[in-house]
Amino acid sequence: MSAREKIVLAAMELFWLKGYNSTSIADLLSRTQLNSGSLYHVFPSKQDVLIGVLEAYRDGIHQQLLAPAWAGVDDPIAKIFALLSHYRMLIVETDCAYGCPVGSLALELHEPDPKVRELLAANFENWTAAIEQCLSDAGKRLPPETDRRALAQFVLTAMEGGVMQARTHRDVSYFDRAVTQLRAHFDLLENAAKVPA
Amino acid sequence: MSAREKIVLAAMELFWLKGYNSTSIADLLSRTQLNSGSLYHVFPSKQDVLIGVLEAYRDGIHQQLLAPAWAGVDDPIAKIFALLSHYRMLIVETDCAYGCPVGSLALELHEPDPKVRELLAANFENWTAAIEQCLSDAGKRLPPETDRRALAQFVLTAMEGGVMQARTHRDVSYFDRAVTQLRAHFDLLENAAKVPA
DNA sequence: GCGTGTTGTTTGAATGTTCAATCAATCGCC
DNA sequence: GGCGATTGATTGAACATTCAAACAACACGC
Repeated sequence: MSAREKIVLAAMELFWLKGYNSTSIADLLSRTQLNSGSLYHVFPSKQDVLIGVLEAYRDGIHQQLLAPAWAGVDDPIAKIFALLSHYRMLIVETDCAYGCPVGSLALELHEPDPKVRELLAANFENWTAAIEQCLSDAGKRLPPETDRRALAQFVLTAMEGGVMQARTHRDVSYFDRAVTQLRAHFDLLENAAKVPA
Repeated sequence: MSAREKIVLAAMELFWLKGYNSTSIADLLSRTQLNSGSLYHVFPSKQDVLIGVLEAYRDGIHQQLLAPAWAGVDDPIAKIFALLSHYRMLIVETDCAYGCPVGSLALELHEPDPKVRELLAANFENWTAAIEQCLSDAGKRLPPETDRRALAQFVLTAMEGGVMQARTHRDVSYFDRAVTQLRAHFDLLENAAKVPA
């Protein structure tokens, strides 16, 4: 494994655990067993490590996130809730300390470099694009006038908001209630599609 | 104005603008024109400043947030969307750099002191309690089986998720779409209440 | 009115630590 | 022998926090 890969892997974990600002270069060095010079040979600055991490998330969304979450799930709407239930698993596994790695960074970085902000946005964009594809695949099960892009973004909204509250209260039921509400919304939409006005 | 008030006021603004970790004691001192000894006389540590800020948000939610947002609005469901439109104003006023002060802190602080986490949770609790009251006041306009607590939390979810995306994309339309989706959900609920199954 | 003690507040330089980043020297491979 | 990669001690700035000293306001006895 290259030094670059080592650093990105370690940084993914540490930024997620402690946040960007609270992760020191020294943390990365001790985790990777590298020396500072090696790190700075690969990444000119700490921010470039962050960029590497965000690129890795962006490029790995299908393999690292969606594929595991969607294993054995075919139904497009079921896929949406399978993804949410994948996040639920992450929340439970971390004793409700889970934070979405992208969402947390998006709120922690208050004056992000344009490049960083673009990558945060690209990550959100990829996520919602995947959901939007599911909604397209759902075809006529949703009312024809449904704004599928807006609805996909709403799924992300519910996930991020649910994760934030579950984490703050250290109680997964806050996430569950967000999913239940979203489910109710989808049920109402599917019903409306069956019985057109 | 007491030193304590000065510090809390300055910290509210700086934590909101730059985040907790990126706000230094020196920042607070230069903003308040105090000396470090005075600050540490009032607050034993930086974290105690944070606690003071969170208490101020908790105690000021009605006067500082809800009263302005709800001026001239009586209808309980309209109040919910008036509050969201108040946030929209904040987003626009800050050129889409707005972050919910509580939500941002909730995601920035990765291993918060129990006291801090309790206060973050209390802030969310107060916010949703206010929405839940609106939902109760809406009475039979919502289906009788509606879980009003869960729905109130969902409103917070939509707000936080919408703010996060609007900020990340620097585009208020992401917030607008979240609100539109929530509105659609409420419309479906109100319709379902009119024509019971 | 006047000294004296008391209590709470303010001053700001100093402390020790942590941090991101540097760089001259060295290594190891082709 | 040349060149990219690696070493790790070092730098200087930024950081939260401390503290002895100074100050202000008031109370008390005389």
